[in-house]
Amino acid sequence: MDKTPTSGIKFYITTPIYYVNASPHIGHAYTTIIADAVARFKRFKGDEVFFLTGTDEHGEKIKKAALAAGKNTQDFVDEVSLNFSRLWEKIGVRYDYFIRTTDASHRQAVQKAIKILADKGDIYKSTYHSLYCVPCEAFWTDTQVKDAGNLCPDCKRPVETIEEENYFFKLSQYEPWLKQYLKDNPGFVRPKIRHNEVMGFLDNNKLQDLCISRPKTRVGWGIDFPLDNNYIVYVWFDALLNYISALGFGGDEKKFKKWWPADIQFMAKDILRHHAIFWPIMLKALDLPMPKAIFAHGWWKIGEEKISKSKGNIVNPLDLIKDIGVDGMRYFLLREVTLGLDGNYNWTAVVNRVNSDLANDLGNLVYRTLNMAEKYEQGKVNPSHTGIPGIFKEIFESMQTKYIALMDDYDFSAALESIFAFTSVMNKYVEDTKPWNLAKEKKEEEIRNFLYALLEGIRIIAIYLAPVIPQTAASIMRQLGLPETFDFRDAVWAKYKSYSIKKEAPLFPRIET
RNA sequence: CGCGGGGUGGAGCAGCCAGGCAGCUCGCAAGGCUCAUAACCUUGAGGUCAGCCGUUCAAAUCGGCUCCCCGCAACCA
Repeated sequence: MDKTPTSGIKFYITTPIYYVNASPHIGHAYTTIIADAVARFKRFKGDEVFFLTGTDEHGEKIKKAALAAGKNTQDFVDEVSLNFSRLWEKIGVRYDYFIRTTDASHRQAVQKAIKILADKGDIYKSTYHSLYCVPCEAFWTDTQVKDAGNLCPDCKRPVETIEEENYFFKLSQYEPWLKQYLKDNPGFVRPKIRHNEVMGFLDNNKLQDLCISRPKTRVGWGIDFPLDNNYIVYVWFDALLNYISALGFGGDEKKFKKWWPADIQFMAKDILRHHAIFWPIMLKALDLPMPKAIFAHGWWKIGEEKISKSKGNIVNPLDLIKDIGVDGMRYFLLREVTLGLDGNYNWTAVVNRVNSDLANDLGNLVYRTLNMAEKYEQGKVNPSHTGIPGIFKEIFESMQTKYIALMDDYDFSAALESIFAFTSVMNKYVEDTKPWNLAKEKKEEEIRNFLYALLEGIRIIAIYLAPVIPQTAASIMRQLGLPETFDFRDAVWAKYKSYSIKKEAPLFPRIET
């Protein structure tokens, strides 16, 4: 499927690494599918793409989750990490590298980064005071505890103040730089509302230095802190560095230089601050260039509520694909909501979207066209005229220009809408042309030209749909009797002058409820 | 005045940054067609764009105030 790159452009794209204390849900799938669709889109343009995803495997919570599962910690993280990578295989996610924070190369990169910062004088030791819930092994802020009635917000038991020696990273020192950088680069944090949010936060708060160590006596699962054997590295500090350790930072400098900085880093809005504040400052302190952009997308709410393990309103992607298929899920997630905003997930919306767009508009168009090609022309379509029909012209051209621009801007929903506007015109073309009458009148040539125009239109939308629904695109190509290998250079009218089709079952059966 | 998001036909949303015919999907009503997955095509009904005030030739869009809903409030990932 891979072609020789033609654009000469390199594109590095990341998802966050997912925390392995539980199995993946629809939110994880969402972020990863977004990144996969962008990666595929860029590959079809001819860019050389490096798409990174992976798992975040350190911290006391992981150790506890392993204990609860009655497993050795390493076995447990191996298992859960596999749940993620297997899910990605299953839903058509084609990443280039899967990083695990328990990898030796990652550990070395993190330790190297800390040494660099320490040598610069950006790390110091100090005493850390905080409210701590012993049963939960969790820290809480004053406000959190106060809002919970002076109890642990989680378990509602009394908290105690603890005091311990720790290592701190001089985050505060870089605050003026970060403010200026964000001001000068308003497109760095996307979408714009998130940029505004970060700016507002920085205007209203003073950054405190970040505590980046944890004593081994309390947290026993993490990367050894290179400056002091009694500590491990705080898990967020460890985790963020995956974006560069995966490229060989601190090891394979050639590979690292080739790919860094990232072109786009996706994440959900709940981890915006880590990526918009900690991460740029860490890079700045390491003298590394900033990613070109970070993009915080919204949440899927189930009904009106946030997805939450304690509420038990988790949607398992594996269950969903059983009902609507891999491409049904990918399409729904990317089409239903404008990227960046929150979405409401409910079964009615899923069925509606899949039935009306994929089964009725697209699937039925393909099926009826192939059926007519078989019925009227025995599957062989040799037209006398390969020009684009007048009724197609305007919408076809508008689709081509809009689609590329919208996809480049990560507006999947509008990009898909522009494709479906064309399928709608093709359905109308069938009604207008009335091939069943032409058949009765034995106007063979007109039928062939009519069928050719539809097949050519279908071929081109399959190419454009491929980043989002790759299996469907491949199936369409197969049914058109064409190779399943293609890129955007093939999306020109009349590339093929005739068709010999191989009809299969409808692409998307209607979901009956 | 802690910060941010949202309130647009029955449902879910886009449009707002860069003011200029209120748009999309579903649903509903009527009609058409028969190649097709009860699909597809056409037409129609349905909105004081949360409210008030202001700027403007012109406001869903800009500014101010009010009400309601939802998140966040950083060493818990």
